[in-house]
Amino acid sequence: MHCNHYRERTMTEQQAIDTLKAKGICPTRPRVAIYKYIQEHFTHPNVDEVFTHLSPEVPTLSKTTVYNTLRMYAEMGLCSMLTINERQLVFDGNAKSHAHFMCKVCGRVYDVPTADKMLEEMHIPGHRAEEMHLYYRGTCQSCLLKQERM
Amino acid sequence: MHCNHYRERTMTEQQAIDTLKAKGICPTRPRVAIYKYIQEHFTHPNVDEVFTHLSPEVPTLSKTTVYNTLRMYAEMGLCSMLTINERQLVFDGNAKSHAHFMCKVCGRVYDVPTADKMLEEMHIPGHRAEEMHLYYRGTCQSCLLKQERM
DNA sequence: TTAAAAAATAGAATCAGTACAAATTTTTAT
DNA sequence: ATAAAAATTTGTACTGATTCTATTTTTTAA
Repeated sequence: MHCNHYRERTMTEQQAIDTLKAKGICPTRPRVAIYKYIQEHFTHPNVDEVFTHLSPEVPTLSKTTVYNTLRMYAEMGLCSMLTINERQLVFDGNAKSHAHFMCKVCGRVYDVPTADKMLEEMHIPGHRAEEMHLYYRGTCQSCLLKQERM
Repeated sequence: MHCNHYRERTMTEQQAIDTLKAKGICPTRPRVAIYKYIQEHFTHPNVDEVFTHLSPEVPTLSKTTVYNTLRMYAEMGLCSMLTINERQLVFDGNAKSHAHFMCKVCGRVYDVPTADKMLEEMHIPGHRAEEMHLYYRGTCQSCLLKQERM
């Protein structure tokens, strides 16, 4: 029951292409690179981070494309788009609803495992709920330890 | 078990002043008006709405003051600040953690009663959680009905 | 191969939110 | 009550994330 520590997972180019195709998305170079990136990095990157990391590899990449592509992925269920940070959107390659923790000190966003039960309690009489987001904000372990040392 | 329908609650000027004083906040004219407004209107207003509604009554009011004051209230536990709308912050006079539903069609934000049990599950080993936010997004009852009619 | 459609790009525009310094109001101490 | 100090408010300018628009490139289909 502990939170993610920026583990990484590798994904081959072919796997990325196959997933996009299966969703009916034309696997262009920027799209494959962006999908691969968010699947391999669990740091909950914002658009700028994705853009900066991929620029060397896809030199013609534009930030607009990163915005458009990530938004499309979120709408199609290939990733999730979080509004946990009040200043900017961040993305998570894991599209399954799960809780997040944002540290107000360092700004990092962590995954928090959630009882599945909670996710199923999504029925709200009258309305039709399509997404659920559970966010915590506070001070992360790493920042708590730093504070203690001072 | 239904959601809020923009019910209103009245609060006297004196009640607002007393609450602010109890928190050690100097009850100036803008502050009292802003506090009273968010306690009386359960529409989850953004800064612009608060500003626009209070301008006639407090003609010298500035938007900066609304921003600063609402942020201070949120930090001091006198209201909550929600990032449920990806475009702007909205505020809720009810500072107690409870779930919210945002309609993607009309943009309205509704309160959703939550099992208290869920709110107590706030312990995340290692980290120190200070806030919890549970958001749903989808289509609200009113917009569903409109769609059916078409 | 070529025309049409789809995707990507660059740069401008937008707009919520913040920083800051000046002006005003409130509080404090005499 | 009054002057000085502190706190608050204000307006303007600024920042920076996101979106818009027009153009270029790539892909698709005939």
